[in-house]
Amino acid sequence: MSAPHIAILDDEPEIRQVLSTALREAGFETTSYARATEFEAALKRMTPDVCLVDLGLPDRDGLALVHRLALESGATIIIISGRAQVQDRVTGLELGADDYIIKPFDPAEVVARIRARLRKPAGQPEPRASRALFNGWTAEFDRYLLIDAAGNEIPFSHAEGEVLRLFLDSPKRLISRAQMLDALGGAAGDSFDRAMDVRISRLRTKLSEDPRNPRLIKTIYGAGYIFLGDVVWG
Amino acid sequence: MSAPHIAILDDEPEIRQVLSTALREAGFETTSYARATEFEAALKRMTPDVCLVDLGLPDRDGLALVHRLALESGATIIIISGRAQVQDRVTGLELGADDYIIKPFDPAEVVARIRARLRKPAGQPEPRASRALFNGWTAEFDRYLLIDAAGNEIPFSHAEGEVLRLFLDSPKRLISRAQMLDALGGAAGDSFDRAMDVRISRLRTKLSEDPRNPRLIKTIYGAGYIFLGDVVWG
DNA sequence: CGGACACTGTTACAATTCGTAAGGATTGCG
DNA sequence: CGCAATCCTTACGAATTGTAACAGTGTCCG
Repeated sequence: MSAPHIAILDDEPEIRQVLSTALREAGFETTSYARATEFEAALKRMTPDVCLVDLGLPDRDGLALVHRLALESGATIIIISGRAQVQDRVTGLELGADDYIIKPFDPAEVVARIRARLRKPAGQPEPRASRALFNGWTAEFDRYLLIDAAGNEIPFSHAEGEVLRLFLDSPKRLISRAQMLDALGGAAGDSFDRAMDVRISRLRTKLSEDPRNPRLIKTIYGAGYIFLGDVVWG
Repeated sequence: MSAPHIAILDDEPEIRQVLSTALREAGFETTSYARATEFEAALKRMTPDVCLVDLGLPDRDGLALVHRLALESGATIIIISGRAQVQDRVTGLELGADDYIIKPFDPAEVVARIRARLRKPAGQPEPRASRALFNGWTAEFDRYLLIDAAGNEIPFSHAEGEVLRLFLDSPKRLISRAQMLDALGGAAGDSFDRAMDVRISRLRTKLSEDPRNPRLIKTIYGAGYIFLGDVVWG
């Protein structure tokens, strides 16, 4: 098995022609079909790596075909369609298509998208452990816990964790208020500014900061905050 | 089912806002960055499952960043760009991007494309193992039994098993409430929300969790649940 | 057929979290 | 010093979540 095999399913001869030529030039093997029935018969004999399917087929509902393909075969499925509405694209993708290309298309892009698809198999997310050490403290983001030098466990909430994470990501660097606001998904408005203050306040309390003389989270008047502390991730 | 982590890199606050909101509603975790430098600092400690990258960044060449990302991280990379020329798209994809979305975009399509990307590789549902070990416990799904470190057998019901399985399938990942309702076939918003709580509550009791300080099933207020514990299937 | 029993959803109320408002404290500047 | 802008903190209420108690359903066995 050398060259990946691309199956083309489209009722317009011209399109089959264009795609087939471009793909062969790019080094793929191709076979094309004008009708779903033909295509399905062929599937019994071979399994293509990628199926390019036109939704506007005369002899069958394209979406249903895509759905069945997605369930039954392991092939990559790319829809090519004249229907350009967002809703069409979303349903196509949700029914199992891996990509959705709109007509009129450029063969070069089709090639590029197929290459991108074949390059990397879909990745399964790995569980990531994350903990940081700084100045006698340990922050365990998995467990939402702060652990002090004596080993006491102090829980922190999700909102507090977002702030803490931001600080630990860029220690000893000025973090502007604006930066903070969008890291926390909040719109820069009036009242959300105060919410930030409160989050920081609560975090300071948990870090047993002296309000008069904060050692870790320092306020830069009119500019933002800076997190002092030597952070080691591990 | 887990809560994949999506990193957003875009210099326009509005776009970060829109994407972040849409993705969180879809059950993903998100973090956003306005500058490449911020983003790169964050990458030192975490690996997102998907990176949404705007090419028009002020502080760095977006394409170079994409290329480096593609080489160094296993993450899925999706370019979001105002440059709509075919040539731009082809270059982006060839430099290692997995998808290329043109501005203006519809958030629903972005969600659909990310979902399509993260979908499991092979078509068939994996033959599930029927037993899992975690933190001194054994869960036997065939026999609907939990076995503790001392060997005591504690039966669990089908509904409890569904929840437990969900947790054991993605340990140390945030599982949003929406995902859970989805997996358990319940409509959100209604009183089924409470039913889920009850299932989890009962499961916690069987795992002899301290309500004040749960070690295994942790609640993230406003976000979902996370199962801590080192899971081995076998 | 009837009753004990387990399972599960529902309801009601307690506990937690988090944004908002309000007032006090701090900083910068003249 | 006085004043305005900025920031901190406390308190409160709305929303979210936990859990106990109850009710409906189905199953098993005599």
